[in-house]
Amino acid sequence: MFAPVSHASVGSLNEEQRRAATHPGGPLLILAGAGTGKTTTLCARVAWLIDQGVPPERILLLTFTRRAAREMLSRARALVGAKTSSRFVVGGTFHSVAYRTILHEAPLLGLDGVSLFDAADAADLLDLLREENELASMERRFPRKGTLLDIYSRTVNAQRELSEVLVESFPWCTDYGEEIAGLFRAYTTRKRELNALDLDDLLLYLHAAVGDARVGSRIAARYEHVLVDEYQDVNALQVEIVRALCGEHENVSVVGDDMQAIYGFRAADPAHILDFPSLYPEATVVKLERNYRSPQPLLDAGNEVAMHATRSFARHLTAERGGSARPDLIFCLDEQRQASEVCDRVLACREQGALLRDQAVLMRAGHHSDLLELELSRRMIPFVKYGGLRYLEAAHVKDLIALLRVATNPTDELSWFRLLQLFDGIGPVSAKRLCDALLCGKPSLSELPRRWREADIPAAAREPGQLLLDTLAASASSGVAARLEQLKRALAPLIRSAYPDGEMRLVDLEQLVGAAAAASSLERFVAELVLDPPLSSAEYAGPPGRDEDYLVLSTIHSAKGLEWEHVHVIHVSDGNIPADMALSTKEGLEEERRLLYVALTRPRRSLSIYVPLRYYHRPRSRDDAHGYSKPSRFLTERLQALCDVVRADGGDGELGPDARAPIGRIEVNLDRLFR
DNA sequence: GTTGGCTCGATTTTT
DNA sequence: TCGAGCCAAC
Repeated sequence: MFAPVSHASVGSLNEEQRRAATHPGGPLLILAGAGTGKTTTLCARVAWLIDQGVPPERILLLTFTRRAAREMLSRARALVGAKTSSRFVVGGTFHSVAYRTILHEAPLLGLDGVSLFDAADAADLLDLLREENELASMERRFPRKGTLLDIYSRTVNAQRELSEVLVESFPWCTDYGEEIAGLFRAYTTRKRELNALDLDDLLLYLHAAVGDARVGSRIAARYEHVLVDEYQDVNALQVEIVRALCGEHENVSVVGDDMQAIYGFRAADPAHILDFPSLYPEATVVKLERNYRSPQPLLDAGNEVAMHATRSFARHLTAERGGSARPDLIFCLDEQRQASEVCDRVLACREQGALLRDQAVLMRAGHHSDLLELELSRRMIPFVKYGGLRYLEAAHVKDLIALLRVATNPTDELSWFRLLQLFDGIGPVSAKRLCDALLCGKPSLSELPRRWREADIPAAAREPGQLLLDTLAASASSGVAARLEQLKRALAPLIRSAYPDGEMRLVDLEQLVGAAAAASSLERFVAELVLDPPLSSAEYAGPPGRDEDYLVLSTIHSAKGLEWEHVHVIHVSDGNIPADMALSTKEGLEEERRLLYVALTRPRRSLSIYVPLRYYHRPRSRDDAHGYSKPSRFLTERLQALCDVVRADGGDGELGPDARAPIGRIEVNLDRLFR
């Protein structure tokens, strides 16, 4: 009955895993602790289902983060790929699957020529409306665009009343409830006028589609089985989407660990995983507690953190792997010392045979690695950083994307507003005026050159603008690659004159243009870019060579579900983890605790926890420029007792009078001579 | 209206 | 430390 491939996969599972993987059908909840073979089990289940005769394309595999999606799909592909060559399991993040479905159903949803907004675009539009509605200059400070987007997103994803969300999560904004509500109404209206969808809209439209009496059942009928990873991080909208997708057959398998719920700020709620059995009364529950990742001494540290959680399933992970190395707890004099200590220890691991990419440095916030990145570059240790999206935020990249957007969606006013300001003599006011003149009545691309000729344009912008519009219109019939070549040529002079380092920026764009030229359509390319942004332009330079070795830097959020041989967790001090900003609520503190738990349960062999004792620029501190920090409150005495304590604080370890003495500004460092 | 210079202030996590 | 927003000069 079983094909050899799945013999190999199912056969190597433990009893609980096998029970989950070979669950015949109907709702299944897999409560999987960290490192208990969650992904393995889910992939084995996919293989098993295919063996049972389920066509791969009728299996839907949903994950939460892009990295998890990539990991899961590549593992599943490796497991079953050989026999299903071209057809494969449908899968990806909720958002990417939503986008594909929406595109498929676009006519029914009344969508045509969609622009997909990333978070920055959405914030910019909110900012624009904030100006228009004259909310920017209120007596008391009105929330800024980023905050507004957070509020909006949370309200939509939790499917709750704005007023409730404000009171609960943004109490300092409650005074402006009315204004914010009005602003959000304007925001949704404007998005519709612009033919734009933001990331939350993807879920909203999918939700609406699957809930629709006519389309819903047709979409749901595409899939026989729905599998969801990281179910502890779903929000109300996603719960309903999953429910609608498998309403008929209830062939839904979800995996999760409530102790690893870390997306509360996106309206995820671990209550959903706890409620799964009541939402699906027929549900089978399987618990995985045998940890195959870390040796017991490392697991003990994680268990100690988990023990203090106020609300979670009782769990105790036991190690299947041998090993007696305890975690190292490293007290560092300051951030600089922490950075050099990390480098030293990373290189030491490497001496002992570990590749750099078998090691990861994990942190609470993206900027926590700033100093470390400098030190790594100085010592010429290559690294890749996950968790930041700087590239798409670069002005020239946004310019190019705006151009690609108007090429496929000529009425995207926001993109025009941006592009027009690249011309000499056109600022915000003229740009707004020209947008109105050019776009009124939703003209097609081919009508725009004429409107430009008839409009009142600042002299310096007339010629170059004509050229750009002519190119846009004329290239519409060309293939993607040819069109891009023309658009790029038209954009180049604008970039050159708009930025002092324009030439460099143009070089930087080459890679992106090249990648776009290979895409099936510009619209599709921009959407992919928003859903799965590259870390840098270098990512397009070619597939990273197999022999390339680099250290991984990652936020804890982006590290979830992944593992490395050696893990270094930095900035484990109060204020960083738990983050100051999270402390206003009890749930906030609990989520920080789970975050540390996630970090501590990543390593396969060794775990190093770093605590800087002193900070030179403490954010938000009014007093002096530097201060002493306290080790994270999660580093309980019992936890410390489970670790080997290392002092890298330049003294005997105590913060005695010497350590408190001011540190001289003059530093003599000869390292650079000995590289 | 546009642009460049300057000061002030705020600072998480992801799709 | 860096970016956003304000103000003054072209």
